[in-house]
Amino acid sequence: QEKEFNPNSTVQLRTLLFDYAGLKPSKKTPTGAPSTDAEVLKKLADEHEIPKHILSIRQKSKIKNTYLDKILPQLDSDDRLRTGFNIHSTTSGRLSSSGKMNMQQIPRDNPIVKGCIRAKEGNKIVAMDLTTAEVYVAAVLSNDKNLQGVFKEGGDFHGSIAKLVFNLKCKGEEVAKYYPTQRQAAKAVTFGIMYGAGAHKISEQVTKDSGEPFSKHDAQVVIDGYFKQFNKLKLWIDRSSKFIEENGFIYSYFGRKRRLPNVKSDNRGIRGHEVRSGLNFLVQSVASDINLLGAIDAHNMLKEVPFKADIFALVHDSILAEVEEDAIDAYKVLIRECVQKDRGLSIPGCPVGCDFDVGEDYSFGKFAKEYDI
DNA sequence: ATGTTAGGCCAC
DNA sequence: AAACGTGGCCTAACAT
Ligand SMILES: [Mn+2]
Repeated sequence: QEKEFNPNSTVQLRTLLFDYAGLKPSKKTPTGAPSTDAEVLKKLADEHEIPKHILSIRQKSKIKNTYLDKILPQLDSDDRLRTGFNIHSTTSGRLSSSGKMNMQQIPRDNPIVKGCIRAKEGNKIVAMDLTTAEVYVAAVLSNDKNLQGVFKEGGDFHGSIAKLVFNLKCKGEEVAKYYPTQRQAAKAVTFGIMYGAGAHKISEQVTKDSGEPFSKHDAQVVIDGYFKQFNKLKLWIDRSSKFIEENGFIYSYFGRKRRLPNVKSDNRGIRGHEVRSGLNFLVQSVASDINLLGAIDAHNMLKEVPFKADIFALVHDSILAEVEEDAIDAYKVLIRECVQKDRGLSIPGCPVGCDFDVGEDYSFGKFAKEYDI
C-alpha cells in the first residue's frame, strides 16, 4: 500500500502478481524464479486486470525506447542514420548489426517504425527476400528428391508439405482453406527440424500459432509422417549428427568451419545442444552465404551499370536497397541473377526463389495507408 | 561511477 | 528443461 511500483521491474511485478494479487505462476525462468513473460501474462489476463496493462506498457516502451527515440538524436547532417554491420560476430557467418540501430531487428509488422526508413526523392526502397531459404538448402544438401519436388512444384510451400505428410485429398492451393491446422503443423515441423526441435516444442508452437490444443503425441505423429515422406532428409540429419558427434567440428558447403567441442561434454543436455548447433549451422550458414555472396556480386556489378542503386542493409536472407525509380526493373533483374547464380547448390532447373517489395518507405505503403491518408 | 547479470523481447 | 538455431538492445538489480 502506498508504495511506488515500477512496471518495468520484473522483481516488483513478481511480488505484485504472485504475492499480493494471489495469481499463480505457470512458468519459471532459468534461475528458478516465477516468470512474468508475455506468455504467462496472457494466461493471467482473464483473472486480473493488471497483466494486460503490463503487456501494453511493455509493447509500447519497447517500440519507443528501442526504435523511435533512437532515430532523431542520431541522424547525421543529411538526416540519415548510419549504423553498423559486423562480419565477424557470429558462429554461422551471418552478419550481425549493432550501434546506432540494429537494422536486423526492425519490427516486422510496425509501419510506424518501418515508415521512418524512406527513399530519397525519385527513388524507392526495394527489398529482396529469399523464399524459405534454409529449407531449400536442406533439400539440396540432403538430396531429398521429394522435398526438392515441393520446390519444383511451386505454389503454397507449407500447403504442399501438409498435403504430402497428411495425404490430403484436396489441391495443394486449397490446403490453407480446408486444413489450416494441418498446414500449421507441417510448417512448425519444417522450421522445427531446422532447429532440431522435439515433439514437445513443436506441439507448443502449433498450439500457440493455431490457437487450438495440439498434443505432443499429435506432434510426434506428424514428425514421423514427415520423415517417412522425406526419408533422405532424415538420413542426412542422422549422418551429419554422427559426423559432428565423432569429430567435434563441421564445415559448411562454402567452407566455413564450426567448432563444436562440447560434443564431448559429460552433460547430456550440453552435448545435445552442441549437435543441434552443428546441424543448424549447416543450413543457416549456407542460406546466409547465398544472400551475402549475391549481395557482394550485385554491389560490384552495380558499379558498372548506367543507373544508381545503393544496397544499404542485409537481413540474413534479404537485401535492402535504395533504387532510382526508372531503374527498379533493371535492379530486380540484376539482384535475381546474383542470388540465383548457381554456386553448386541448386535444385536442377529450380533456383532458390526470391520476391521483391517496392515502396516509398520500408513499410511499403502501410504507413501512408494507416496514418497519412 | 562503471561493469555484469537477469529477464524480457525484437529479428531471421 | 542445456529444451528450438543465430543474433542485439533495453531496464532493473546487483557487483565491483
Ligand atoms: Mn525469406
